Amino acid sequence: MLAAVLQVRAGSLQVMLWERAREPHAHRWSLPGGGLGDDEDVEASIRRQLAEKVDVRQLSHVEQLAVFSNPSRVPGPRVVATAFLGLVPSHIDPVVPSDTTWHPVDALPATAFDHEAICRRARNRLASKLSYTNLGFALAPPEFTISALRSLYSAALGYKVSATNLQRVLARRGLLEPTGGTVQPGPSGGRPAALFRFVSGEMRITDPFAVLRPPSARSLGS
Amino acid sequence: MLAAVLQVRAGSLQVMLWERAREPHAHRWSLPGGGLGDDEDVEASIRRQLAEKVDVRQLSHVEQLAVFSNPSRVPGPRVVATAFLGLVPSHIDPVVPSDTTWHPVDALPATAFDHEAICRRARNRLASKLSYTNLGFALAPPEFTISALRSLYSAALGYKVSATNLQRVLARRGLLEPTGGTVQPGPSGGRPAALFRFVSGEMRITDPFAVLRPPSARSLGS
DNA sequence: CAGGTTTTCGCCTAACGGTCGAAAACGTGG
DNA sequence: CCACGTTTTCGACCGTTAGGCGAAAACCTG
Repeated sequence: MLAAVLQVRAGSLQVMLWERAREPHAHRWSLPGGGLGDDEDVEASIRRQLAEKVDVRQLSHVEQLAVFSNPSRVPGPRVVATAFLGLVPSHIDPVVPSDTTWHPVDALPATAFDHEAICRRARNRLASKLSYTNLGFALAPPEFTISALRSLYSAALGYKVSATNLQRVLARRGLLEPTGGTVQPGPSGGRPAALFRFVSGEMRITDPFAVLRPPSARSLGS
Repeated sequence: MLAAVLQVRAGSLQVMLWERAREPHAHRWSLPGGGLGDDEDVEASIRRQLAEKVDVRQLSHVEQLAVFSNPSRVPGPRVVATAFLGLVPSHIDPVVPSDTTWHPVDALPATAFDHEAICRRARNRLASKLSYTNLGFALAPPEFTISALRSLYSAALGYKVSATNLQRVLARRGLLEPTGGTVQPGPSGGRPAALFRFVSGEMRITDPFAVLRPPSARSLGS
């Protein structure tokens, strides 16, 4: 029962880690987690574990990642870990304990056990799902400009995306909705940016894919 | 530790189930599986469990599916199950024990516990991955005609796919390779079909997707 | 009001999938 | 041996989508 909680902070994708005070692996950084209770399923359990670190109501998305079960992944008796991916929208800054801070997933400190591999897996899963689902809503604030969304996607994916194309792709899938509002331009001027929101907070796969689609499932656009 | 082993048999996607002899859920059909040993990881374990039912060397693909952990998923003390998806190519007919037979995933008999949900999940995972990976190699024999491949995909996906389109999509991705051989036409005549193979037996994601692709990652075709 | 900045929008192009139909290559029956 | 049916193969066309570019819009400052 482990979770890699990711958030885009200061322009980079970061993961929440806490510093171990005791052996084994003292002073190394590890993912939050804990044991499974008798009357809860794994998702309820990981939410309970995470509650010790953050306000779980701030988690915009939680999903299973994979089971890590190498017998030597931790010293001593074997521990099977069910790893989760958690996401926090970029507009909130959760209050975390003093032993816990955020670290860029592409520049991790010395991590405990196999937690670096789990972080990598979480990052890869997020990057994949950003491309073929509307998971972006879990990284973004309720309202945002296209530029801000572009920054989020770029940070999470690790490469620049075009604002023009991002807007069109999301809009064509019916995921984006203008709120009507705009934001004031910065001190250097520029046209005021329009505000958008994701149409529904619910996780949705964007119509599997163009590939080998069932014959009649076409033109489902609004 | 459970596995839904799927194979296309007689034109439909089927799953390997064994009939429980004892309570609980006697005479209901369940997925093969068993407990995790102390010195093995979950994948080694599921392969060991499956070895009691089939020759594991006939498994062309094994991957983690999800963890099922509802406290009431089985009567008595709670059991956390790590579910796997296994695939067997269509050209082999594994020898299975007398209590074990294949059942179409779309017409399952009375199943034990939550195994029906696990079968559904396995079917969905397979259908998804057929569209954006080369997982087809795990369902197909070493050599095959386009018609045969079309039948496999249609059975696994649950709808007809076009032979022309299937061939072009796979070829454009560099996954398909002609062997040079042909098969004799049937008693009703027809042009002899050319034989193909998948270029590499290794699992490969077909170049994420058109969506939000990194700028320079284009035109990677052979 | 000129010049710089940022966003927005339309246009063009390339690539891909869906579909259709013609052509190829075989068998059978007259 | 030739007409016909059958099955596979291949090319062509079309609509959709993503990538890229640049002009226009809308704001700022000096």
